[in-house]
Amino acid sequence: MNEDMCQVSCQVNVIHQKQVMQATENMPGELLVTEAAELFSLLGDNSRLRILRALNTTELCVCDLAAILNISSSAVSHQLRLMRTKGLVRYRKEGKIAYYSLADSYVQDVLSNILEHLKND
Amino acid sequence: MNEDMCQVSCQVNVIHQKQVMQATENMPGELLVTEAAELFSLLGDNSRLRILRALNTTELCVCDLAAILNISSSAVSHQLRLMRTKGLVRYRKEGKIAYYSLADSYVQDVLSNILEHLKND
DNA sequence: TACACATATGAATACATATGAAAGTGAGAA
DNA sequence: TTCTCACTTTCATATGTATTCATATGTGTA
Repeated sequence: MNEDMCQVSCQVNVIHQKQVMQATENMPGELLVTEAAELFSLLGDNSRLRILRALNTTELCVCDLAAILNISSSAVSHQLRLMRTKGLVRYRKEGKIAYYSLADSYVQDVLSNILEHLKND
Repeated sequence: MNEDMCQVSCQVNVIHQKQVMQATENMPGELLVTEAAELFSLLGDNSRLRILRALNTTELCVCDLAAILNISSSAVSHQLRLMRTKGLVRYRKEGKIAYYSLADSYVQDVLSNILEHLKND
């Protein structure tokens, strides 16, 4: 049995006091973790991922994306709005057509990296 | 009006035929995208992200993680199971204690990278 | 004007999922 | 054996969310 066992407020026994303290100290700030989780969460959806991939090489309008993903343009619009508000994509309006493009190459880099990694399994 | 407008099966008008064809061809395989989305989805949760972060430097048992995250050990166990089945963490049993550790340094690298990127905003 | 079309939006629905409570399992201690 | 503890698992629940449908907005065309 470990020497440094103790009891904390949340009623769980901490068995490895030292490691717990260290891990707690090294934990990124709450805000940072939340931001990261939100970003990953955005990427963690099939439709959004395919939208981002489609926008990799060129800007596209909503109905183009709908055709590529084979889903309704309403669904595409909803997802684009989400990604727009989170700063992943941006758009310009030309007449009635909205051209969407990637706002940030960083996300695309991460995406390419992961896809490549998954391919080599 | 664009020359290459046409109508496809899903009843949406494709305005930019050439770009749509190209994007469709360049789209990663359905399976690959799904895998990537699943991985991102796993990372897209505050608790799981903090668990992975805590495991960055050392292995930890369930109650340690519960203390660090300040949530019930049941919740921790639930999330660990998810990540176990998806190959993100693994564990060894020593008596009654289950020691969890990272299965793959790659995920941690991605995570570190993103956290660093978000920090510099 | 009136109409078609691209897109956006709001509400509703259906499905996924994070968590907690409680019971169960298995290991070690008494 | 009996008890405690670390953990797992089942079940219930609450919250979130992806999509669809219906509607609205605005632009260009006839």
